[in-house]
Amino acid sequence: MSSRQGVRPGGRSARVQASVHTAVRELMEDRGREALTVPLVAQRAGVTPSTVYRRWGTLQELLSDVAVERLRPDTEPEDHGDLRSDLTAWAEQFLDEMSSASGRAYIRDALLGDPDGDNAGQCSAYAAEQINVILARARDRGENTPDVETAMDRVVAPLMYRILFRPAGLDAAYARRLVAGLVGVRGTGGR
Amino acid sequence: MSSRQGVRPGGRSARVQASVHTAVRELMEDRGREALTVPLVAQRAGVTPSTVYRRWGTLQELLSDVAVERLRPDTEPEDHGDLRSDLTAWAEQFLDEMSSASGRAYIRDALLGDPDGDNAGQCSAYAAEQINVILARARDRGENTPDVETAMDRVVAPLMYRILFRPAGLDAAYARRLVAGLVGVRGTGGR
DNA sequence: TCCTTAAAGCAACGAGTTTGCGTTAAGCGA
DNA sequence: TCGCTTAACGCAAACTCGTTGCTTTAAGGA
Repeated sequence: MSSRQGVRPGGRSARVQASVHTAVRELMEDRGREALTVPLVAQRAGVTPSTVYRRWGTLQELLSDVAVERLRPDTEPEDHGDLRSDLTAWAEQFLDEMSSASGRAYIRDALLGDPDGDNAGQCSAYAAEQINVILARARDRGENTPDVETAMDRVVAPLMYRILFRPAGLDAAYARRLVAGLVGVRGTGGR
Repeated sequence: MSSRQGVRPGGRSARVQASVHTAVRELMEDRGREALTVPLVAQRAGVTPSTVYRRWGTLQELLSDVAVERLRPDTEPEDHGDLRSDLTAWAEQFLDEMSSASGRAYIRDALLGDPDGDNAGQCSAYAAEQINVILARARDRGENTPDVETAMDRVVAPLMYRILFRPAGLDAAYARRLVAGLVGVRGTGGR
């Protein structure tokens, strides 16, 4: 298990979890990602290092946890009246958030301290959920929609691939082109 | 600069670089990825830890270097007579190599110790090169081919995305479906 | 209220990392 | 070929980080 939920929801444990998480976020802003160490985080959180080590194991797993928390979308995708507009707006925002320096750092952290892939899967699930909302809304309108897997393959995957492997030269126009290539094409079955 | 070339190509430096790289590969097989430490690698390579620290900085940057080296394709894509067969064979092999436990570890290492993204970009360039060879061959045959960027978006990106974020349930049939969705469709402009 | 037991604190030990300084050997020009 | 310059390596000490056994605290339940 990578995601540290269910550790005695109320009380001291919860307080420690919260203060450690905020300590990580504050220190990342103050001193930058590279300067983070477990003892430093623990000190800021008012906790002993051993507590952090016992609950998270390594700094990377802790960062992975924090990253997933920050990558969770906090709002539903906006409704612009039709599938293409909705997807375009979502893709542009997704690209914007994820391709920023901090966004890329969070993605990498999420991928990193994650031996079993749970946290990475969670990130993907977040995107799939958002896409699903958009597609369901389009179906309700009577629009012809591709399935989620196809949308993931044709929009999310290319965006994420380029963010991770070729960050140079990404822009909103590329996101729009991906969406344009998807809508108006029937779902190919995904996988 | 992440890739440590050009450090005095011949002589002691080159010997150290080579022995450290092979030490990493040997130890990864012997004791596994997790057991690696800089002092351990240095000892096996017959070198002092400080040498490794000074040249690579951290274990992750060293691993990233080794990973990129291992991810470089060592052969040209096979020629099966037509674009679709070539792409299918390549995609299946790519998926096979990359989705293995060690393949995923290499990809993650390459992404990881790589602040400026040079190593990740190199990985992507390898794939693009291979695809390019296949497409050029198809054009020489007179086949109608998509452009490289489109192929990256439609085949490589989905494969890599799922390898990294949703490793469960990937198989050769999925790779074939991606290729099938690409060929027979004109290049949409890539980006 | 008392009991049980996770979870946190403390402290000491071991391992990994960093750094200054001396030494070696490429690379290069005379 | 020789000698000079300088990057790279080796050595060793100091320091920080990570680990672990034991003690103490406090949540949750009887």
